[in-house]
Amino acid sequence: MSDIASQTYTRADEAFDCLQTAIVKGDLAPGDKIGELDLCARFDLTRGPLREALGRLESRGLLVRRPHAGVKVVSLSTSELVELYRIREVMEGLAARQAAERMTDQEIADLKATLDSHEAMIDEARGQAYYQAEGDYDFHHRIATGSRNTKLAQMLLGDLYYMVRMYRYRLSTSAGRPHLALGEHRRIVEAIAQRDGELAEFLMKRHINAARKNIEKKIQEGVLTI
Amino acid sequence: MSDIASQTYTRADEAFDCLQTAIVKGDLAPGDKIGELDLCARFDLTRGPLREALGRLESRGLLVRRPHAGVKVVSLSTSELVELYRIREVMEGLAARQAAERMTDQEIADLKATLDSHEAMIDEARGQAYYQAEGDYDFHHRIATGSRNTKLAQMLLGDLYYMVRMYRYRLSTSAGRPHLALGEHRRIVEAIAQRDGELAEFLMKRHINAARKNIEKKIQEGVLTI
DNA sequence: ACACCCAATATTGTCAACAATTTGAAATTT
DNA sequence: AAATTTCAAATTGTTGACAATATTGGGTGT
Repeated sequence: MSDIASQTYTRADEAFDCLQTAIVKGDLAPGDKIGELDLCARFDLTRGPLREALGRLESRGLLVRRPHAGVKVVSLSTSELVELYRIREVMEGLAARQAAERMTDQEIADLKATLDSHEAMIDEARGQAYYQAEGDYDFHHRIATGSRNTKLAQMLLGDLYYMVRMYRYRLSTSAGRPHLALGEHRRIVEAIAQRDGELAEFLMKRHINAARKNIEKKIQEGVLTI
Repeated sequence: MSDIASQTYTRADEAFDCLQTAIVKGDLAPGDKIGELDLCARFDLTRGPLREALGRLESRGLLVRRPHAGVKVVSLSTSELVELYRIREVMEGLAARQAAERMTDQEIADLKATLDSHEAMIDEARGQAYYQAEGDYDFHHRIATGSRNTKLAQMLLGDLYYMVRMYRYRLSTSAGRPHLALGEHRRIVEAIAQRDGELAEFLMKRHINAARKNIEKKIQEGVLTI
C-alpha cells in the first residue's frame, strides 16, 4: 500500500498498487503480454495513470516494456532467480549489520514477538509452511527498515522484495525447513539484540545462502521449473 | 544514452537523457524545485514525455516527487552519501567477484588498456585529478557489466551510479590519491585476471571503503558541505 | 511447405484541454 | 506586529483524441 499519510492518493498510485498485487499473486503471470486497453478495462483505469503505474512497475523490475510494442510481465530464468539471491545475500547482510547498530530495543522486542507469532503459525500448519504476509509481518522487511539506511531499504523493498515475492507464491524457500528457517531468524535477531553487527551480517548471509542452495537443489532435481 | 539498438527512441527517452545529464552536471542542482512547465519550455518538451521521464528519474532516486506539489532534485545529506558508499561496497564487491568468474580474457585486456589511458590522463593532469567519463570508460561501470549479473548491473548502474556521479562533479573521492586509486583499480583487475573472485571482492570492498573514508574525513574537517 | 512482402489494423506515444490540488499573497483576526 | 484564514492563480493529475509504430494476416514467389 502506498504511503498516503502526507500525500494525496492518485489514480496512478491506485493503478500501481492493484497491478503490483496482480503480478505478485500471479493473476498477471510471468511472461504474459498485457495491453494497456485490456488493463484499463479490467482494472477500471484510464491510460494516463495506467502508464504511470506501468513505468513504476518497470522500474521495479516487475515488467518489461518495449516502446510501441507493449508490456510483458517479467519472467526470470532459474539462473536469474539465483542471481537475485546473490544480491540479496550481500545487501541483506549489510541491512542486518546496520540493524544491529541502529534498531531500538523496542523494535527488537517487537520483532521477537512477531517471530513468536510466526512460530505459532508454523505449528498450526504442522510444520509444513512458513508463510509471512507482505509488509511489516515479514522478517526481511523488518530488518531492511530497521537498518535505517534509507536507500538500502528502498532498494531491497522496492527493487528486490516484490520480485522475490512473486516467486515465493510458487515456491517455498523454507520448504522442508520451516523450523530451521525460523531458528535462523531468531539467531539473527539475537545477534542484533547483542549489537553484534558482524555476527548478524554473517548469519543473515548464511540464511539467504541456504535459501539459495535450496532453490538450486530444486532446480537440479528438476522439481522447480519457472 | 538509452539503448536504441533494438528499440525506437521516444521523446520520453530523450527527455530522460537530457534531464539526467542536467542533474548529474548540476544544471539542475540538488534541492532545486522544478516545475513541469519550466522544464518543458527549457528543454523543448511536452508534458506527456516529460512526466514519463520524471517518473524514471524518480525511480533512480535522482528526483523526489510529491503528488500535486511538484518535483525536487534529490539532495543527499552527508550521512546519506556515506550510506550510499556502504551499499556500493557490498554490491560492487559482489560485482567484482562475479566479474572474476565471468569476464572474458578479451574484456579483461580491454579493461587494462582503459586503465592505461586513465594513467596517461592522470599524468597529464599532473596527478591532480582522476576523472573517468561516464559509461564504458568508467572502471566501475565496466566491472558491473562484466559481472554478467543483469539485475546487479542494473541496480548499480541504474540506481546508484548516477546518484554517486551527481556528487562526483563536486567532490573527488580520489583527491590526493589518484595514483593510489589507479593502483587499486589495477590490483582489482589483476585479481579478476587471476580468476580469484574472493580477492577481487576483498580489494573492491577495500577500494570503496577507502573512498568512503576519504569522504568521511572531508566531512569531519568541514571541507565538504553539500 | 516455407519465406518474404505489404497493407490494414491494433496498440502505444504524444498532445492539448479540462479537472483537481497546492501555493502564496492579501485580508482579517488576535 | 504576528498569526490565521481566505481565495485566486499556478501547477500537477487525468482524460480523450490524434499521431506514430509494431503486429498480424493474407497474398505471392520459390
